[in-house]
Amino acid sequence: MDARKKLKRKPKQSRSTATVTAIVDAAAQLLLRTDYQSTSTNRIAELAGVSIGSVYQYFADKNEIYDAVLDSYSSRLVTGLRAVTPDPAMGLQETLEALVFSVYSADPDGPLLLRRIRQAPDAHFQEKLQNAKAQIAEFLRGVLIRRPESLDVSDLNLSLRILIDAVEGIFINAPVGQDPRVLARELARLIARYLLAPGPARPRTAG
Amino acid sequence: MDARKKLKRKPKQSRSTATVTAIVDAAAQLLLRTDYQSTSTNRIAELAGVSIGSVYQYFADKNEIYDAVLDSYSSRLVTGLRAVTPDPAMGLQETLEALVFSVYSADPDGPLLLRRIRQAPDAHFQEKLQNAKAQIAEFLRGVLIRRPESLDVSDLNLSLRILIDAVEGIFINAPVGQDPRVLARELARLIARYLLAPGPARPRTAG
Amino acid sequence: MDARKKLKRKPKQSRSTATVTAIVDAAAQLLLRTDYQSTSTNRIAELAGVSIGSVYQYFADKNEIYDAVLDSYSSRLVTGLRAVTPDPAMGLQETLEALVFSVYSADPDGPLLLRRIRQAPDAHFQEKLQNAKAQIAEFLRGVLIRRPESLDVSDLNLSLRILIDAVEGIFINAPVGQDPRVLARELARLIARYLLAPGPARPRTAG
Amino acid sequence: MDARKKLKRKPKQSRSTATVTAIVDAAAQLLLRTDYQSTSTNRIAELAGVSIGSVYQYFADKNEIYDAVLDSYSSRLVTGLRAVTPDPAMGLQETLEALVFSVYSADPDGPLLLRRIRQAPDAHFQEKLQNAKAQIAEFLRGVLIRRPESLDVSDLNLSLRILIDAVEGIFINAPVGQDPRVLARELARLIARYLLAPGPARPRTAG
DNA sequence: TATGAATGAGGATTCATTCAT
DNA sequence: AATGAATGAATCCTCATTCAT
Repeated sequence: MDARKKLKRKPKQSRSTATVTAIVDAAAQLLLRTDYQSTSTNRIAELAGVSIGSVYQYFADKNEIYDAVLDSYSSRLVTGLRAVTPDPAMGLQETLEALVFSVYSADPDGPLLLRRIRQAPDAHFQEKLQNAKAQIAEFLRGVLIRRPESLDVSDLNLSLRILIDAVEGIFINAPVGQDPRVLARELARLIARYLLAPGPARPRTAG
Repeated sequence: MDARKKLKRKPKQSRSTATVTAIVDAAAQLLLRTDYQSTSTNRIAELAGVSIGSVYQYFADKNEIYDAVLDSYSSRLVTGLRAVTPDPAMGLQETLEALVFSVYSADPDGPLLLRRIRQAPDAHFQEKLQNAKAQIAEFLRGVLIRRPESLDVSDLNLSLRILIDAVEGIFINAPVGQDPRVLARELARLIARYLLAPGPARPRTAG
Repeated sequence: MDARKKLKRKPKQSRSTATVTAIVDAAAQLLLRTDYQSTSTNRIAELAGVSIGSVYQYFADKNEIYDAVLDSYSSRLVTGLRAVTPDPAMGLQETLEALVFSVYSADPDGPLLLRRIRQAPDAHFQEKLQNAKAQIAEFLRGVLIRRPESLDVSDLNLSLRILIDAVEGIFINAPVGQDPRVLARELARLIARYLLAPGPARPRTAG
Repeated sequence: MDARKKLKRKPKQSRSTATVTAIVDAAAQLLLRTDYQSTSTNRIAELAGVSIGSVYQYFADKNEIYDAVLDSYSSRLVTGLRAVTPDPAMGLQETLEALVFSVYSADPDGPLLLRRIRQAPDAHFQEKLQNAKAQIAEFLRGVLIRRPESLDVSDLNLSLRILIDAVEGIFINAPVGQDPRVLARELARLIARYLLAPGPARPRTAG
């Protein structure tokens, strides 16, 4: 966003270095183990087995590290979603259940990671997060559009946002011991019922 | 429930009650204006027009200030909810809509405040937040139990938690300009559909 | 020492108030229980069951409280010493043993109290302490002068100071569980041997 | 024994060894010039010509700095003691005199330094000091065991402790102008007489 | 490119002391 | 005389960031 930031980040393309990966992983680890507040750049460097100087060779500032953590998680998540083979025989709720469950499978620590990342200073971060969620919304839209069921929504964009935010809230607050399957079922139900017209013509039961 | 609950030194003169209020308000103000990270105790004192020493006369540490902010908000919120006169003629969705809308009315900044409070270090805070939500869950349970509609849920506790978390997620992420009425309608729909058995005998239209 | 100090201390004579005693006792208590550093004027006031304002009604500043604590201890100590009836039949070592033991009896916590008082800022305090020790030195001189034994010292003042300092060092470092009687015996021996000419004409054994 | 022992981050470049030394020296200087209470970490950093951040790179907290100061002094002191060539022709008192004097030579400010270090909070410090004294006790035991004179003590450990504490007390309270030679002589006499059997066969004059 | 020593502004908190009531 | 709310300088310590090697 600032001209100087771009300057600093010389090896933009070489982001795939082992060093970079080590740093991002270390940041995620520390976030999970402690707190945003306790996760200092020096500690990240230490856990990554890299000097603090090297961290600043690849990241303009601390926020960029968390950007990368978020990017990393959200791409894993989207990949997970895309990997779900959409069985046409399945009902909407079953499909959604499979999708939600895939998010857990992609990274069981995801919800906690997300909660911790939200502790970061709002300023530049909120936007980043919204982008990530927009991606997921797009994916979900694609899934829904391909479904035979007719949706009972007046504004799909609004509904998608509502749903994504709702799911995020539920994920973030899910108790650690919670059975992912139960959660996936409830979430799928929440989503399916919100989207489908209730009433006689229920798509699920043919008669 | 009351902001004066767990104070280090209970204010015995009215002068000091004003001080406590000023501190809690200032903390909330700063949280809304900036960030958790930017909200230092010294800045809180400054905005409250009080010396930093006074802050620590009434609050054992920084966290306790935010506890009070949360307590203050959550009691305003619960009071708002309780003030909604439950018109028996209303359907469930309309009732829920009124309730959700009252939360906005209680404090339009509430959602943002909540988002910022969540930036606080997890350690002792997560529990506090869960308690506040448990209170709301109890209130909601009371409302539902009194309704004529039969609920289609296997585990009401689970459902309540799911719903509260969902609503929190939606609130926290609501864009600033968003029309509260639209939001309230969608939320009410989300909740009502999740809870009620979909099917021919829809409770809304007595057929 | 400062003109303003004297001014502040209006009720110089009323130092015998119950309030004053309570404050001094509380200070000593806290010193024993914790540290000089942890013993704040506010905590003293609290333990004394008195308002902080009252503390400053009787004491110009924190140091004066400790002065009073030291005065109180040292007068108890000297009183204890004076109370020892000097049995003329006793040898020097036995007499010294009784004296040293009386110091313990006067206040078993004395040594610890002294160690803690020594943590106070040097500036104005060192002098106070030297005065207290000079008093004890004078007392000891009186005892020695009345003894039949001839002392083998070149400079009695120097020797007295050496001894008092030595005893202080031993007291201050005495482990908590230490048997006072053993300590008294060793100290008496240390003092007696230091003062008396060693050699054939030992006063203790007549033949 | 070495000041670099328990450091937070071991200095790997010579630059940083200098930093550590500067910090420890500055701390000792300030302790001597003022007080424990006036010796803040920021002032130490300033006098050391180093940033406060650097102080905390090498020392986990304020206490560790004083640990290092004490270590540094006590190792200088023990080195000084060991350097005293034990002339077999000397009597016990002369030997002790030489030893005591060497302590002064090792660092004439030692006694004052010790007094100031004792102002530190008790908690973790008392132990440290006892360890240092135990070391000196061991050294003294070694010296005594090699002497021809037979000692008149029932419990050598107790006697050693008594003596070390006595000497500490005397050192700590020695007036600044005091002639070290006089002091050394008196101390040697105190120790020698306490340890040796008084009686006809005085070791000093062979007769 | 990598290192890690150094920086110093800023943060949370304490505490002796004052003064209006 | 007593109270206790209020003060604010000062303290210890952290951490993102820089830069000489």
